[in-house]
Amino acid sequence: MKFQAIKGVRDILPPESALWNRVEQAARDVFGTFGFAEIRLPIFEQTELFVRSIGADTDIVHKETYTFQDVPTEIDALKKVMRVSSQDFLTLRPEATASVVRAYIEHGMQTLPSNVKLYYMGPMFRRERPQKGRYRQFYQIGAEVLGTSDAPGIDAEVIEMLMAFFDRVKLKGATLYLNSIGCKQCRPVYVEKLRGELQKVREQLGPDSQRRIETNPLRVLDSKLESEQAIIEKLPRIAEHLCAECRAHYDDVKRQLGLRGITYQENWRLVRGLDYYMRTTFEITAPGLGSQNAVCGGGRYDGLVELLGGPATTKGIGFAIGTDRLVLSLQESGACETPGGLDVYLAWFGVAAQAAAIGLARRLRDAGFVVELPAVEMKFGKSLGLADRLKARHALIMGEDEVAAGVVTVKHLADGTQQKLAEPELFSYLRAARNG
RNA sequence: GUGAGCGUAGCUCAGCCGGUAGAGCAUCGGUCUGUGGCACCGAGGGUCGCGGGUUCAAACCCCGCCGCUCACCCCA
Repeated sequence: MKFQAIKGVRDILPPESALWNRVEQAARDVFGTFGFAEIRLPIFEQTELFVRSIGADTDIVHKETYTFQDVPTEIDALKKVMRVSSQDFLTLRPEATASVVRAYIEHGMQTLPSNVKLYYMGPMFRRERPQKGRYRQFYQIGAEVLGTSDAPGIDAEVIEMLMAFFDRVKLKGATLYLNSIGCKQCRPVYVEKLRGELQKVREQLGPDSQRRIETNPLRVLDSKLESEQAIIEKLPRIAEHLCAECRAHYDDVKRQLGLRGITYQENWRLVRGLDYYMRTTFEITAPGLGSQNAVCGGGRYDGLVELLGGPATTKGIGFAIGTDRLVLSLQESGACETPGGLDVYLAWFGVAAQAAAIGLARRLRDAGFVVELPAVEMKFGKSLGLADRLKARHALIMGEDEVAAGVVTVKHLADGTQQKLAEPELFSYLRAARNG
Protein backbone atom coordinates (compact mmCIF):
# COMPACT_ATOMS: atom_id res chain seq x y z
CA MET A 1 0.00 0.00 0.00
CA LYS A 2 1.55 3.20 -1.16
CA PHE A 3 0.03 6.29 0.38
CA GLN A 4 -0.47 9.42 -1.62
CA ALA A 5 -2.20 12.72 -1.09
CA ILE A 6 -5.88 12.50 -1.95
CA LYS A 7 -7.23 13.98 -5.15
CA GLY A 8 -7.14 17.73 -5.37
CA VAL A 9 -4.97 18.33 -2.31
CA ARG A 10 -1.24 18.82 -2.32
CA ASP A 11 1.89 19.47 -0.34
CA ILE A 12 3.51 22.87 -0.60
CA LEU A 13 7.21 22.18 -0.35
CA PRO A 14 10.26 24.36 0.09
CA PRO A 15 11.29 26.58 -1.54
CA GLU A 16 7.71 27.32 -2.67
CA SER A 17 6.55 27.53 0.94
CA ALA A 18 8.85 30.54 1.42
CA LEU A 19 6.97 32.36 -1.32
CA TRP A 20 3.69 31.54 0.41
CA ASN A 21 5.00 33.01 3.64
CA ARG A 22 6.12 36.14 1.84
CA VAL A 23 2.70 36.56 0.23
CA GLU A 24 0.87 36.06 3.51
CA GLN A 25 3.19 38.42 5.35
CA ALA A 26 2.64 41.07 2.68
CA ALA A 27 -1.12 40.75 3.23
CA ARG A 28 -0.72 41.21 6.98
CA ASP A 29 1.49 44.25 6.46
CA VAL A 30 -0.64 45.98 3.83
CA PHE A 31 -4.02 45.19 5.36
CA GLY A 32 -2.71 46.31 8.74
CA THR A 33 -1.88 49.73 7.38
CA PHE A 34 -5.51 50.09 6.28
CA GLY A 35 -6.69 49.36 9.82
CA PHE A 36 -7.72 45.76 9.25
CA ALA A 37 -7.20 43.18 11.99
CA GLU A 38 -7.00 39.43 11.63
CA ILE A 39 -9.84 37.10 12.52
CA ARG A 40 -9.03 33.41 12.92
CA LEU A 41 -11.98 31.27 12.04
CA PRO A 42 -12.97 27.63 12.43
CA ILE A 43 -12.53 25.45 9.41
CA PHE A 44 -16.01 23.97 9.64
CA GLU A 45 -19.43 25.32 10.46
CA GLN A 46 -23.00 24.14 10.65
CA THR A 47 -24.04 23.15 7.14
CA GLU A 48 -27.00 25.47 7.36
CA LEU A 49 -24.77 28.55 7.57
CA PHE A 50 -23.46 27.95 4.06
CA VAL A 51 -26.81 26.90 2.69
CA ARG A 52 -28.35 30.17 3.87
CA SER A 53 -25.53 32.48 2.82
CA ILE A 54 -24.17 31.07 -0.41
CA GLY A 55 -27.49 29.73 -1.62
CA ALA A 56 -28.94 26.23 -1.71
CA ASP A 57 -29.16 26.26 -5.50
CA THR A 58 -25.54 27.15 -6.15
CA ASP A 59 -23.20 24.43 -7.28
CA ILE A 60 -20.89 25.19 -4.37
CA VAL A 61 -23.43 24.21 -1.78
CA HIS A 62 -25.45 21.84 -3.88
CA LYS A 63 -22.70 19.43 -4.82
CA GLU A 64 -19.25 20.71 -3.92
CA THR A 65 -19.12 20.77 -0.14
CA TYR A 66 -17.58 18.25 2.18
CA THR A 67 -20.51 17.64 4.52
CA PHE A 68 -20.69 15.04 7.23
CA GLN A 69 -22.75 14.13 10.24
CA ASP A 70 -21.38 15.04 13.62
CA VAL A 71 -21.74 11.59 15.15
CA PRO A 72 -18.50 10.53 16.80
CA THR A 73 -19.74 7.52 18.74
CA GLU A 74 -22.06 4.61 18.21
CA ILE A 75 -24.39 5.88 20.90
CA ASP A 76 -24.82 9.07 18.93
CA ALA A 77 -25.45 7.02 15.85
CA LEU A 78 -28.35 5.39 17.65
CA LYS A 79 -29.76 8.73 18.69
CA LYS A 80 -29.79 9.92 15.13
CA VAL A 81 -32.25 7.23 14.24
CA MET A 82 -34.72 8.99 16.48
CA ARG A 83 -33.82 12.59 15.82
CA VAL A 84 -31.78 14.20 13.10
CA SER A 85 -31.57 17.94 13.42
CA SER A 86 -29.87 20.16 10.92
CA GLN A 87 -27.42 21.05 13.66
CA ASP A 88 -25.98 17.57 13.39
CA PHE A 89 -24.50 18.34 9.98
CA LEU A 90 -21.19 20.03 9.56
CA THR A 91 -19.52 21.35 6.42
CA LEU A 92 -15.91 22.13 5.66
CA ARG A 93 -15.99 25.79 4.72
CA PRO A 94 -16.04 26.42 0.95
CA GLU A 95 -15.37 30.13 1.59
CA ALA A 96 -15.02 32.33 4.66
CA THR A 97 -17.38 35.28 4.29
CA ALA A 98 -20.23 33.35 5.89
CA SER A 99 -18.01 32.56 8.88
CA VAL A 100 -16.92 36.17 9.27
CA VAL A 101 -20.53 37.33 9.25
CA ARG A 102 -21.50 34.59 11.71
CA ALA A 103 -18.69 35.68 14.05
CA TYR A 104 -19.67 39.34 13.63
CA ILE A 105 -23.20 38.60 14.75
CA GLU A 106 -22.25 36.09 17.44
CA HIS A 107 -19.89 38.55 19.13
CA GLY A 108 -22.11 41.59 18.78
CA MET A 109 -19.59 43.50 16.73
CA GLN A 110 -22.25 45.98 15.60
CA THR A 111 -21.57 47.72 18.92
CA LEU A 112 -17.98 48.38 17.93
CA PRO A 113 -17.22 51.91 16.74
CA SER A 114 -17.54 52.57 13.02
CA ASN A 115 -17.29 49.80 10.48
CA VAL A 116 -15.44 46.64 11.45
CA LYS A 117 -12.51 45.73 9.22
CA LEU A 118 -11.32 42.13 9.33
CA TYR A 119 -9.04 39.93 7.29
CA TYR A 120 -8.42 36.18 7.29
CA MET A 121 -6.33 33.59 5.51
CA GLY A 122 -6.46 29.83 5.34
CA PRO A 123 -7.70 26.75 3.54
CA MET A 124 -11.13 26.31 1.92
CA PHE A 125 -12.67 23.12 0.56
CA ARG A 126 -14.71 22.43 -2.54
CA ARG A 127 -15.16 19.02 -4.06
CA GLU A 128 -14.54 19.85 -7.73
CA ARG A 129 -12.48 18.18 -10.40
CA PRO A 130 -9.02 19.61 -9.98
CA GLN A 131 -7.28 21.47 -12.77
CA LYS A 132 -4.64 24.14 -13.10
CA GLY A 133 -5.15 26.71 -10.35
CA ARG A 134 -8.02 24.75 -8.81
CA TYR A 135 -7.75 22.38 -5.89
CA ARG A 136 -10.14 20.72 -3.48
CA GLN A 137 -8.23 22.21 -0.60
CA PHE A 138 -7.29 25.68 -1.73
CA TYR A 139 -6.26 28.81 0.10
CA GLN A 140 -7.77 32.24 0.31
CA ILE A 141 -6.71 35.55 1.76
CA GLY A 142 -9.74 37.72 2.26
CA ALA A 143 -11.02 40.84 3.96
CA GLU A 144 -14.44 42.16 4.92
CA VAL A 145 -15.85 45.51 6.02
CA LEU A 146 -19.03 45.23 8.07
CA GLY A 147 -21.08 48.06 9.56
CA THR A 148 -23.90 50.48 9.05
CA SER A 149 -22.25 52.44 6.27
CA ASP A 150 -22.34 51.39 2.63
CA ALA A 151 -20.51 54.50 1.45
CA PRO A 152 -18.93 54.08 -2.00
CA GLY A 153 -15.70 55.28 -0.43
CA ILE A 154 -15.53 51.97 1.43
CA ASP A 155 -15.81 50.00 -1.80
CA ALA A 156 -13.10 52.11 -3.35
CA GLU A 157 -10.78 51.82 -0.37
CA VAL A 158 -11.16 48.04 -0.23
CA ILE A 159 -10.17 47.86 -3.88
CA GLU A 160 -7.33 50.30 -3.29
CA MET A 161 -6.03 48.05 -0.52
CA LEU A 162 -6.26 45.05 -2.79
CA MET A 163 -4.29 46.74 -5.53
CA ALA A 164 -1.70 47.93 -2.99
CA PHE A 165 -1.29 44.33 -1.89
CA PHE A 166 -0.84 43.02 -5.44
CA ASP A 167 1.65 45.81 -5.97
CA ARG A 168 3.56 44.81 -2.84
CA VAL A 169 3.91 41.19 -3.93
CA LYS A 170 4.92 42.41 -7.40
CA LEU A 171 2.13 40.68 -9.26
CA LYS A 172 2.50 41.50 -12.94
CA GLY A 173 -0.34 42.01 -15.39
CA ALA A 174 -3.16 42.26 -12.88
CA THR A 175 -6.37 43.58 -14.43
CA LEU A 176 -9.27 44.89 -12.37
CA TYR A 177 -12.78 44.33 -13.73
CA LEU A 178 -15.70 46.22 -12.24
CA ASN A 179 -19.44 45.99 -12.43
CA SER A 180 -22.62 46.65 -10.50
CA ILE A 181 -25.28 43.98 -10.40
CA GLY A 182 -27.94 46.07 -8.71
CA CYS A 183 -29.90 45.39 -5.56
CA LYS A 184 -32.82 43.24 -4.61
CA GLN A 185 -35.18 45.87 -6.05
CA CYS A 186 -33.72 46.37 -9.49
CA ARG A 187 -31.89 43.13 -10.19
CA PRO A 188 -34.94 40.83 -10.34
CA VAL A 189 -36.53 43.15 -12.88
CA TYR A 190 -33.43 42.96 -15.02
CA VAL A 191 -33.08 39.20 -14.62
CA GLU A 192 -36.63 38.69 -15.86
CA LYS A 193 -36.01 40.93 -18.84
CA LEU A 194 -32.81 39.04 -19.57
CA ARG A 195 -34.61 35.73 -19.27
CA GLY A 196 -37.21 36.92 -21.73
CA GLU A 197 -34.59 37.92 -24.27
CA LEU A 198 -32.74 34.64 -23.78
CA GLN A 199 -35.91 32.69 -24.50
CA LYS A 200 -36.06 34.34 -27.90
CA VAL A 201 -32.59 33.13 -28.85
CA ARG A 202 -32.78 29.84 -27.00
CA GLU A 203 -32.18 27.68 -30.07
CA GLN A 204 -28.89 29.42 -30.83
CA LEU A 205 -27.41 28.65 -27.40
CA GLY A 206 -25.54 25.59 -26.22
CA PRO A 207 -27.07 23.14 -23.74
CA ASP A 208 -25.29 24.69 -20.74
CA SER A 209 -26.61 28.15 -21.47
CA GLN A 210 -30.08 26.81 -22.24
CA ARG A 211 -30.16 25.27 -18.82
CA ARG A 212 -29.01 28.53 -17.23
CA ILE A 213 -31.98 30.41 -18.68
CA GLU A 214 -34.00 28.81 -15.93
CA THR A 215 -31.41 28.33 -13.19
CA ASN A 216 -29.37 31.51 -13.39
CA PRO A 217 -29.71 33.71 -16.48
CA LEU A 218 -26.89 36.00 -15.34
CA ARG A 219 -24.41 33.19 -15.75
CA VAL A 220 -25.11 33.02 -19.48
CA LEU A 221 -23.31 36.33 -19.69
CA ASP A 222 -19.90 34.91 -18.87
CA SER A 223 -20.14 31.92 -21.16
CA LYS A 224 -16.87 31.09 -22.85
CA LEU A 225 -18.43 29.50 -25.92
CA GLU A 226 -17.22 31.23 -29.06
CA SER A 227 -20.51 30.56 -30.83
CA GLU A 228 -22.50 32.44 -28.19
CA GLN A 229 -20.43 35.60 -28.02
CA ALA A 230 -22.23 37.55 -30.74
CA ILE A 231 -25.62 36.69 -29.24
CA ILE A 232 -24.57 37.71 -25.74
CA GLU A 233 -23.29 41.07 -26.91
CA LYS A 234 -26.80 41.97 -28.04
CA LEU A 235 -28.47 41.12 -24.74
CA PRO A 236 -29.80 43.85 -22.43
CA ARG A 237 -27.23 45.19 -19.98
CA ILE A 238 -27.75 45.67 -16.28
CA ALA A 239 -26.10 49.08 -16.29
CA GLU A 240 -29.15 50.33 -18.17
CA HIS A 241 -31.55 48.85 -15.63
CA LEU A 242 -30.08 49.92 -12.29
CA CYS A 243 -32.39 51.81 -9.96
CA ALA A 244 -31.51 55.41 -9.12
CA GLU A 245 -29.80 54.51 -5.84
CA CYS A 246 -27.69 51.76 -7.38
CA ARG A 247 -26.83 53.99 -10.30
CA ALA A 248 -25.63 56.76 -7.97
CA HIS A 249 -23.70 54.30 -5.81
CA TYR A 250 -21.93 52.76 -8.79
CA ASP A 251 -21.06 56.15 -10.26
CA ASP A 252 -19.57 57.27 -6.98
CA VAL A 253 -17.51 54.09 -6.60
CA LYS A 254 -16.01 54.80 -10.01
CA ARG A 255 -15.38 58.44 -9.10
CA GLN A 256 -13.64 57.43 -5.88
CA LEU A 257 -11.49 54.88 -7.68
CA GLY A 258 -10.47 57.76 -9.91
CA LEU A 259 -9.49 59.81 -6.85
CA ARG A 260 -7.21 56.94 -5.87
CA GLY A 261 -5.64 56.65 -9.30
CA ILE A 262 -6.91 53.13 -9.80
CA THR A 263 -7.41 51.96 -13.34
CA TYR A 264 -10.15 49.46 -14.02
CA GLN A 265 -12.11 47.99 -16.83
CA GLU A 266 -15.87 47.98 -16.66
CA ASN A 267 -17.27 44.57 -17.56
CA TRP A 268 -21.01 44.38 -17.79
CA ARG A 269 -20.76 40.60 -18.10
CA LEU A 270 -19.05 40.21 -14.74
CA VAL A 271 -21.48 38.43 -12.47
CA ARG A 272 -20.71 36.70 -9.22
CA GLY A 273 -21.66 33.14 -8.56
CA LEU A 274 -22.69 33.48 -4.96
CA ASP A 275 -26.23 34.55 -4.15
CA TYR A 276 -25.40 37.16 -1.56
CA TYR A 277 -23.64 39.66 -3.82
CA MET A 278 -25.28 42.93 -4.83
CA ARG A 279 -24.26 46.29 -6.27
CA THR A 280 -20.46 46.51 -6.59
CA THR A 281 -18.76 43.41 -7.90
CA PHE A 282 -15.18 43.08 -9.03
CA GLU A 283 -12.67 40.54 -10.15
CA ILE A 284 -8.94 40.60 -10.76
CA THR A 285 -7.24 38.42 -13.32
CA ALA A 286 -3.58 37.65 -13.75
CA PRO A 287 -1.52 35.98 -16.48
CA GLY A 288 -0.01 32.51 -16.40
CA LEU A 289 -2.95 30.75 -14.80
CA GLY A 290 -4.46 28.65 -17.55
CA SER A 291 -8.20 28.63 -17.83
CA GLN A 292 -8.86 29.72 -14.23
CA ASN A 293 -7.37 33.19 -14.45
CA ALA A 294 -9.15 35.04 -11.61
CA VAL A 295 -6.90 35.66 -8.60
CA CYS A 296 -9.49 37.61 -6.69
CA GLY A 297 -13.22 38.06 -6.59
CA GLY A 298 -15.31 40.26 -4.40
CA GLY A 299 -18.21 42.57 -3.97
CA ARG A 300 -20.86 44.09 -1.78
CA TYR A 301 -23.33 41.94 0.17
CA ASP A 302 -25.59 44.30 2.08
CA GLY A 303 -28.34 41.81 2.84
CA LEU A 304 -26.20 38.97 4.14
CA VAL A 305 -25.94 40.00 7.80
CA GLU A 306 -29.69 40.27 8.09
CA LEU A 307 -30.13 36.97 6.26
CA LEU A 308 -27.97 35.27 8.88
CA GLY A 309 -29.91 36.80 11.75
CA GLY A 310 -28.00 40.02 12.40
CA PRO A 311 -29.17 43.64 12.38
CA ALA A 312 -30.84 44.65 9.12
CA THR A 313 -28.91 47.89 9.06
CA THR A 314 -25.54 46.16 8.72
CA LYS A 315 -23.91 46.37 5.32
CA GLY A 316 -20.92 44.48 4.05
CA ILE A 317 -18.29 44.28 1.36
CA GLY A 318 -15.30 42.04 0.90
CA PHE A 319 -13.07 40.02 -1.35
CA ALA A 320 -11.21 36.75 -1.46
CA ILE A 321 -7.83 36.23 -3.09
CA GLY A 322 -7.01 32.78 -4.41
CA THR A 323 -3.60 32.28 -2.85
CA ASP A 324 -2.76 29.20 -4.93
CA ARG A 325 -3.41 31.15 -8.11
CA LEU A 326 -1.58 34.23 -6.94
CA VAL A 327 1.50 32.17 -6.08
CA LEU A 328 1.20 30.37 -9.41
CA SER A 329 1.16 33.64 -11.30
CA LEU A 330 4.14 34.96 -9.35
CA GLN A 331 6.06 31.79 -10.19
CA GLU A 332 5.13 31.97 -13.85
CA SER A 333 6.38 35.54 -14.07
CA GLY A 334 9.67 34.38 -12.57
CA ALA A 335 9.54 37.13 -9.98
CA CYS A 336 10.16 34.84 -7.03
CA GLU A 337 13.72 34.96 -5.83
CA THR A 338 15.10 31.92 -4.10
CA PRO A 339 15.43 32.37 -0.35
CA GLY A 340 18.74 33.17 1.31
CA GLY A 341 20.04 29.80 2.43
CA LEU A 342 22.83 29.21 4.87
CA ASP A 343 24.98 31.98 6.26
CA VAL A 344 27.58 29.60 7.62
CA TYR A 345 28.45 25.94 7.53
CA LEU A 346 30.42 25.08 10.64
CA ALA A 347 32.94 22.37 9.76
CA TRP A 348 34.51 20.89 12.88
CA PHE A 349 37.19 18.22 13.23
CA GLY A 350 38.04 16.48 16.47
CA VAL A 351 36.42 16.22 19.89
CA ALA A 352 37.75 19.50 21.22
CA ALA A 353 36.62 21.35 18.13
CA GLN A 354 33.14 19.84 18.34
CA ALA A 355 32.69 21.27 21.83
CA ALA A 356 33.84 24.69 20.67
CA ALA A 357 31.67 24.49 17.54
CA ILE A 358 28.52 23.72 19.50
CA GLY A 359 29.05 26.84 21.60
CA LEU A 360 29.85 28.99 18.60
CA ALA A 361 26.81 27.72 16.71
CA ARG A 362 24.59 28.73 19.61
CA ARG A 363 26.03 32.26 19.71
CA LEU A 364 25.78 32.65 15.93
CA ARG A 365 22.14 31.55 15.93
CA ASP A 366 21.37 33.90 18.82
CA ALA A 367 22.73 36.65 16.60
CA GLY A 368 20.32 35.59 13.85
CA PHE A 369 22.65 33.77 11.50
CA VAL A 370 21.52 30.63 9.71
CA VAL A 371 23.93 27.92 10.83
CA GLU A 372 24.41 24.33 9.74
CA LEU A 373 26.35 22.24 12.26
CA PRO A 374 27.24 18.73 11.08
CA ALA A 375 25.98 16.12 13.50
CA VAL A 376 28.86 13.73 12.97
CA GLU A 377 32.52 14.22 12.16
CA MET A 378 33.34 14.03 8.48
CA LYS A 379 36.45 14.01 6.39
CA PHE A 380 37.68 17.43 5.46
CA GLY A 381 36.89 17.25 1.79
CA LYS A 382 33.45 15.76 2.43
CA SER A 383 32.55 18.42 4.91
CA LEU A 384 33.49 21.31 2.66
CA GLY A 385 31.78 19.58 -0.23
CA LEU A 386 28.59 19.48 1.78
CA ALA A 387 28.98 23.16 2.63
CA ASP A 388 29.14 23.85 -1.07
CA ARG A 389 26.12 21.79 -1.96
CA LEU A 390 24.05 23.36 0.79
CA LYS A 391 24.88 26.71 -0.82
CA ALA A 392 26.41 28.14 2.35
CA ARG A 393 27.96 31.56 1.96
CA HIS A 394 30.79 30.83 4.38
CA ALA A 395 32.43 27.76 5.79
CA LEU A 396 33.81 28.10 9.30
CA ILE A 397 36.63 25.65 9.84
CA MET A 398 37.44 24.51 13.38
CA GLY A 399 40.20 21.95 13.80
CA GLU A 400 42.98 21.35 16.26
CA ASP A 401 44.97 24.35 15.02
CA GLU A 402 42.10 26.78 15.38
CA VAL A 403 41.07 25.54 18.81
CA ALA A 404 44.65 25.83 20.06
CA ALA A 405 44.96 29.36 18.70
CA GLY A 406 41.49 30.48 19.81
CA VAL A 407 40.38 31.43 16.30
CA VAL A 408 38.25 30.06 13.48
CA THR A 409 39.11 29.92 9.82
CA VAL A 410 36.47 31.72 7.73
CA LYS A 411 36.30 30.65 4.12
CA HIS A 412 34.23 32.58 1.62
CA LEU A 413 32.96 29.81 -0.58
CA ALA A 414 32.24 31.83 -3.69
CA ASP A 415 35.82 33.03 -4.23
CA GLY A 416 37.74 30.61 -2.01
CA THR A 417 39.47 33.26 0.09
CA GLN A 418 39.93 32.55 3.77
CA GLN A 419 41.29 34.10 6.93
CA LYS A 420 41.67 33.32 10.62
CA LEU A 421 39.57 35.45 12.94
CA ALA A 422 38.89 35.62 16.67
CA GLU A 423 35.21 35.50 17.61
CA PRO A 424 34.46 39.26 17.91
CA GLU A 425 36.01 39.92 14.49
CA LEU A 426 34.18 36.91 13.10
CA PHE A 427 30.82 38.36 14.12
CA SER A 428 31.49 41.77 12.63
CA TYR A 429 32.83 40.14 9.47
CA LEU A 430 29.68 38.03 9.08
CA ARG A 431 27.43 40.95 9.84
CA ALA A 432 29.12 43.00 7.15
CA ALA A 433 28.81 40.11 4.71
CA ARG A 434 25.14 39.71 5.45
CA ASN A 435 24.34 43.37 4.94
CA GLY A 436 26.50 43.64 1.87
C1' G B 1 -20.75 14.69 -13.41
C1' U B 2 -18.60 15.10 -18.96
C1' G B 3 -14.38 15.01 -22.55
C1' A B 4 -9.24 14.54 -24.10
C1' G B 5 -4.10 13.30 -23.16
C1' C B 6 -0.70 10.61 -20.18
C1' G B 7 1.13 6.46 -16.39
C1' U B 8 8.78 2.79 -17.20
C1' A B 9 14.26 4.37 -11.12
C1' G B 10 13.65 10.06 -6.40
C1' C B 11 13.28 13.63 -11.18
C1' U B 12 13.26 14.15 -16.79
C1' C B 13 12.68 10.51 -20.26
C1' A B 14 14.43 6.41 -24.08
C1' G B 15 12.99 1.41 -25.02
C1' C B 16 11.88 -0.02 -33.14
C1' C B 17 7.90 -4.92 -36.05
C1' G B 18 6.46 -8.69 -28.89
C1' G B 19 12.30 -11.97 -27.12
C1' U B 20 12.07 -11.51 -19.16
C1' A B 21 14.71 -2.88 -18.50
C1' G B 22 18.25 1.57 -20.03
C1' A B 23 20.34 6.83 -20.13
C1' G B 24 21.03 11.67 -18.01
C1' C B 25 20.42 14.17 -13.51
C1' A B 26 20.01 13.20 -8.23
C1' U B 27 21.64 10.05 -3.88
C1' C B 28 25.58 7.12 -1.39
C1' G B 29 30.74 5.34 -1.44
C1' G B 30 35.87 5.56 -3.44
C1' U B 31 40.30 8.05 -5.87
C1' C B 32 40.95 12.37 -1.49
C1' U B 33 43.49 11.62 6.69
C1' G B 34 43.46 20.25 6.68
C1' U B 35 40.36 22.56 1.98
C1' G B 36 34.49 22.58 -1.75
C1' G B 37 32.76 23.27 -7.07
C1' C B 38 35.78 19.58 -11.59
C1' A B 39 37.12 14.75 -13.28
C1' C B 40 37.26 9.49 -13.08
C1' C B 41 35.65 4.68 -10.81
C1' G B 42 31.82 2.09 -8.32
C1' A B 43 27.08 1.12 -5.66
C1' G B 44 22.06 1.23 -4.26
C1' G B 45 17.37 2.14 -6.33
C1' G B 46 12.04 -1.03 -10.78
C1' U B 47 5.74 -5.81 -9.19
C1' C B 48 7.37 -1.19 -16.40
C1' G B 49 0.06 2.03 -12.30
C1' C B 50 -3.24 -2.57 -11.04
C1' G B 51 -5.96 -6.89 -12.81
C1' G B 52 -7.30 -10.06 -16.66
C1' G B 53 -6.78 -11.80 -21.92
C1' U B 54 -3.91 -13.22 -26.56
C1' U B 55 1.02 -15.66 -27.21
C1' C B 56 6.14 -20.47 -26.59
C1' A B 57 7.22 -15.37 -24.89
C1' A B 58 4.04 -8.82 -23.16
C1' A B 59 6.81 -2.48 -20.77
C1' C B 60 5.06 -3.15 -26.01
C1' C B 61 -1.08 -6.02 -28.61
C1' C B 62 -6.58 -6.34 -26.56
C1' C B 63 -10.26 -5.46 -22.42
C1' G B 64 -11.44 -3.57 -17.60
C1' C B 65 -10.13 -0.72 -13.35
C1' C B 66 -7.20 2.97 -10.72
C1' G B 67 -4.28 7.35 -10.74
C1' C B 68 -2.31 12.00 -12.76
C1' U B 69 -2.81 16.29 -16.01
C1' C B 70 -5.58 19.72 -18.87
C1' A B 71 -10.32 21.42 -20.37
C1' C B 72 -15.92 21.75 -19.66
C1' C B 73 -19.43 22.72 -15.67
C1' C B 74 -18.61 26.06 -11.63
C1' C B 75 -15.51 29.21 -9.09
C1' A B 76 -10.64 31.84 -5.79
